[in-house]
Amino acid sequence: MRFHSPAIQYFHAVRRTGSIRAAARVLNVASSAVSRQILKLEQEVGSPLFERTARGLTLTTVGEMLARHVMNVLQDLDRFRSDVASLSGTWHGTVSIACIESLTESVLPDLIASHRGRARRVSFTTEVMGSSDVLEALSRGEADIGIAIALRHPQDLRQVALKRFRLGAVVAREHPLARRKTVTLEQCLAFPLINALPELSIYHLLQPLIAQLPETPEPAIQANSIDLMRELAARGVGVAFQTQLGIGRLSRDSQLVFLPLDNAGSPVWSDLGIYVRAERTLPAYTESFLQELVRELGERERRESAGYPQVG
Amino acid sequence: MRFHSPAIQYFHAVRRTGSIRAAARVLNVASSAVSRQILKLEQEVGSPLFERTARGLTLTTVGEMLARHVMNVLQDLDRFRSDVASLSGTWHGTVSIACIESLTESVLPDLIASHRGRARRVSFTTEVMGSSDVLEALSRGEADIGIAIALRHPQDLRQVALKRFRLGAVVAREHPLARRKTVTLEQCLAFPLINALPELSIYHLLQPLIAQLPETPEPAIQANSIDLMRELAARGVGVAFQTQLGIGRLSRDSQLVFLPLDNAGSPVWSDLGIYVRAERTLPAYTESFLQELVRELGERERRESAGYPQVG
DNA sequence: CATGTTGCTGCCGTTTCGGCAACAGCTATA
DNA sequence: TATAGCTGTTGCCGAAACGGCAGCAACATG
Repeated sequence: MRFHSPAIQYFHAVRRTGSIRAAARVLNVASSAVSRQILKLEQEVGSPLFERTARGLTLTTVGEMLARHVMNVLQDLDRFRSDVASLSGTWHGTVSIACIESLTESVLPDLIASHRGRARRVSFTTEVMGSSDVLEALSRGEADIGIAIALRHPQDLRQVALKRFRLGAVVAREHPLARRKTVTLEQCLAFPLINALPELSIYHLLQPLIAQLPETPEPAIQANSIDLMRELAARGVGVAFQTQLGIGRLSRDSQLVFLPLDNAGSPVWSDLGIYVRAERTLPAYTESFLQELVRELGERERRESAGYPQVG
Repeated sequence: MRFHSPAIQYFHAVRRTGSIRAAARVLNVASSAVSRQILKLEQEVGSPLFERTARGLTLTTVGEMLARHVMNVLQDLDRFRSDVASLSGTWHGTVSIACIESLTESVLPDLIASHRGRARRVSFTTEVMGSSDVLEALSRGEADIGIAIALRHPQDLRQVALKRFRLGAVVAREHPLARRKTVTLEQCLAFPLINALPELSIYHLLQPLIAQLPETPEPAIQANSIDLMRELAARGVGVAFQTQLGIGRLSRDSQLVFLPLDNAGSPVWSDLGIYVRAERTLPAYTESFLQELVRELGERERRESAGYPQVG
């Protein structure tokens, strides 16, 4: 099913690999063939699509416009294929997810496992990265669904849903703070802090609160891994900060306690956004998973707010 | 700038014309070439795209799916072209509008004239039809922007805006009713009625009110032309019914008087919807006109509600 | 300076495309 | 019932496009 001109596909491969020869390797054709198709394209558009540097090709402004068009075409072709396939009963394809780390502990594995229980022909590709990288991967067409801290997102993305979760302190069961219902940042200062590095969004959520303190606390540990911070907290090393999403299993085993942060009487929110390319209709199997994802996160948001009623 | 495989374009032409030979005439190629491309497409998809009848081709279910994809591709190609063109300063293209008759008297001519005053390289194609035909034309990709009475619209269309206008009686300046501020349907019954035929949406707006009357009035004149009904009213033949949108000029000349209908204390609304294909990003010049259209209709809605405060 | 990389370009065989003419199937008209 | 007109399809053949191979110059890296 390849009814689009080779130029389209070659262009797409060159854009992704950043080099004609690399694209040729991926496409299993001679590099000369790729080169010629690109030159032909540029002649038809009437303007160069790439800037040639010594070690590869970079998109020009016009090239980026064409890239957008080509991405729309190829993604819609995917959807068409899935539509035809679902007509004959077969539901198969790959859902590609880009998300931040906090989803990997419980939300995503639960969802994927249950989804694959029902639709075994649907496979998954998930890649963990920072929030801004999630948006970029989505824009570049490298993922179908993105989950990230809700930043201001570019126009070519659509925010499917926005769920808020309370940021809280995470401590071991035996920790002195563990018996509280909520906790303030000041109360945490009496203990060693396990802080996020600036590359994690948690850092930017806590930073304004820390700046308000009379003196800047010195963290015992700084890390860029939610996983690591959680495990450190479980071992009683100190107080870590994250949302309840990231500590599902250890919380069930009662090794960890989650204490919602109370900032001068009001909660500290971490907004989680679910994103999708705006100029796109998703294949049926992707749309189906997306719906479940939104529902599940909504469910967790609801459960959390029921368990910890708002302070302010 | 034709970097899509000929099969795509041939398929599109065949779908529109409903015949291979007719498509070949439009495309200026031999019919055999078109036939072969269609056969090749069907082989690649693995399923027939058309049903062959004695006098042409009709889309199958799979064919309709492909038609949707092809439409998305070609419309997005248009947008890409306009993006490239606008980069080099030139703004040109054609905005295709499908709308109901009530817009032709004042809204559309005013807007198009003013828009062309600023952007002379943008041309327009407007076609007047019934509300449901507007939606169909849009779905088939035969128009960019659709304006129709707001029915329940299919999923492949997006309602950009919804503006409500009061339905009212239209009478000549010398008419006995002309000095009133509002009017009820019963008050109109004393005079000859100029009614819309069922093919006009006004008919369906008035029908429920007429059904509530103790006895069904017999209209003096029935017509399917807003224009004709308005001109008849201007000549004092009777009472016509429409929104204020359709009587702009004659109202300015004070030949016609618009009396909002008062149905048991509440207004009778005519909802006007502005529609666009959902799976589509409009070219810049089209989007620009669309914005002006929405703004203008919003302005008229505002002016009207200021001039005739709600009754109920 | 040598080596490896980049994109580009003749040359040439293969594939695809498109035009012409003829064919079979159906419909409407005389 | 015969005929004329329409439909889509197919064999044949020339033209255009595509792709592979080998070699080129330009640049980066060691």
